Amino acid sequence: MISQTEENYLKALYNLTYLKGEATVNEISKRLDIKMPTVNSMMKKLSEKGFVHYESYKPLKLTEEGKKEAALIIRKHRLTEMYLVEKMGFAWDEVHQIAEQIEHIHSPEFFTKMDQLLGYPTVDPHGSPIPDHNGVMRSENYIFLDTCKIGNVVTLMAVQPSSKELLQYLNSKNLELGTTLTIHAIEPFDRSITVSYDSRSAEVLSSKVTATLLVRPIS
Amino acid sequence: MISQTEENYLKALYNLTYLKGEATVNEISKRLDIKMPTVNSMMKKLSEKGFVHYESYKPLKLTEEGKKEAALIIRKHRLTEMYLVEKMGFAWDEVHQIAEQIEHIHSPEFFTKMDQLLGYPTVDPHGSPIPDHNGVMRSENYIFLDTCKIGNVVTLMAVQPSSKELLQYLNSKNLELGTTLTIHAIEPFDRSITVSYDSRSAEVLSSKVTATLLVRPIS
DNA sequence: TTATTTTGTTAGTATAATCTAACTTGTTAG
DNA sequence: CTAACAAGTTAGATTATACTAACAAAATAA
Ligand SMILES: [Mn+2]
Ligand SMILES: [Mn+2]
Ligand SMILES: [Mn+2]
Ligand SMILES: [Mn+2]
Repeated sequence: MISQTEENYLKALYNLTYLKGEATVNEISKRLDIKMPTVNSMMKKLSEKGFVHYESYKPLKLTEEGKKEAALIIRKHRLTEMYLVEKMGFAWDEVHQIAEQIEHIHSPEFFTKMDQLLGYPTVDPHGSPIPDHNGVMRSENYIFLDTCKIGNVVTLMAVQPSSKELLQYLNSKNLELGTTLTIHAIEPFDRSITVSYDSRSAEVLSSKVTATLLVRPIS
Repeated sequence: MISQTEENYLKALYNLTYLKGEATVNEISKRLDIKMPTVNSMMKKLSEKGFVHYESYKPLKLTEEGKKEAALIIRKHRLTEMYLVEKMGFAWDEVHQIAEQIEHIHSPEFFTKMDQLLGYPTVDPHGSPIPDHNGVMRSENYIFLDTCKIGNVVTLMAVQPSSKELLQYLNSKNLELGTTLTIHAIEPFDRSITVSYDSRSAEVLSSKVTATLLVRPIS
């Protein structure tokens, strides 16, 4: 049996290692706001259980089993977020904390039912992919908005990371997934960009924002 | 803050005290399958927190605060069961274990939304009343089927207690809430009764079953 | 009413998950 | 290349929740 606490560590490690393939005790410590010695002993325990490759003073990695386990928790998290938005009428900035709890519910039937009712969605309300029931996560080749050039026309596909504050900021700008943006200017000093979309002709987005927006270039 | 574990003790105590007003360490121990010394120390802790009246060797009672706290957990449990049946398509015998977990989710918005979507229901799928948001539970004056007389015509209003096995037995007999039953015979030897309902003319129900069925006499 | 059984309590132990303090190892800035 | 700093580890303490063994009180039977 795997505890709620252990599940949260696995998920943190999965997310931290998603790009680089490894993570450190210190990073998990900061992510979960738990002191390093606690993280250290938990990593040893998860290593005992076969979910983590642990060697003293070396970076941490998930085993294949650990990856699958973590992906299945993330699956439950993202299915829940999608269900809350699509079926219960929550806004995309209201669902993360609830999903953070419901992801730990032990009931395959419950999540299977959600999946069915949603019509087997592949992304969550923030555009992140939902792993399949084997823990396999499809990766799309979207690019961050801050890597685009003047004149590019792009569609907003995902927000990552999607903090509540960022999502509320996007709400205030009427920027949602699927919106098509045209890039008119890039300020060299602070890398802020000027875009147009819908009926908005000249919105300025800071690099703090553009570094979180994943887009797909059109043509 | 009140832990998931503490919530389960409060709920057990509430249900055990519902009729008699008090319960014993031994009863809680059996109900939760937790040894008596553990229950004993938890009762002292809950007493410290103001939820339980504890005195050595005396029966246990909930304080007013404890009653309200417990009723609000039961509210979450029953709202969840109703939601699972009405909005997600689960059967009445599939929802208890899931609700047992979801009742511990901390999110007023989540349960408020459920309540809204359900249209503010007053009973759960097994006919038990759903406490209001102040923890007040309306009590209906239904009677158990095993107290009825020959010739009585009654409507099935609730099943209590509603074990999975019992619910499945009722499914197999096509007996559901709202069904109207006519009592034709009562066997003095084992108190089993013969009833008719819908197109079934002579179904025999044992006293084990009739002792769990709450009915409202017609006329 | 005494003896037996059941119930309740105390004491001591165990495991999970957290912390702080102190020490070790690794990394980085002069 | 060393000195300082950052990161990782070990040791020991703490809290929550459980257990068993032993004892005390209450209820029940003889
Ligand atoms: Mn989320
Ligand atoms: Mn979580
Ligand atoms: Mn239930
Ligand atoms: Mn529960």
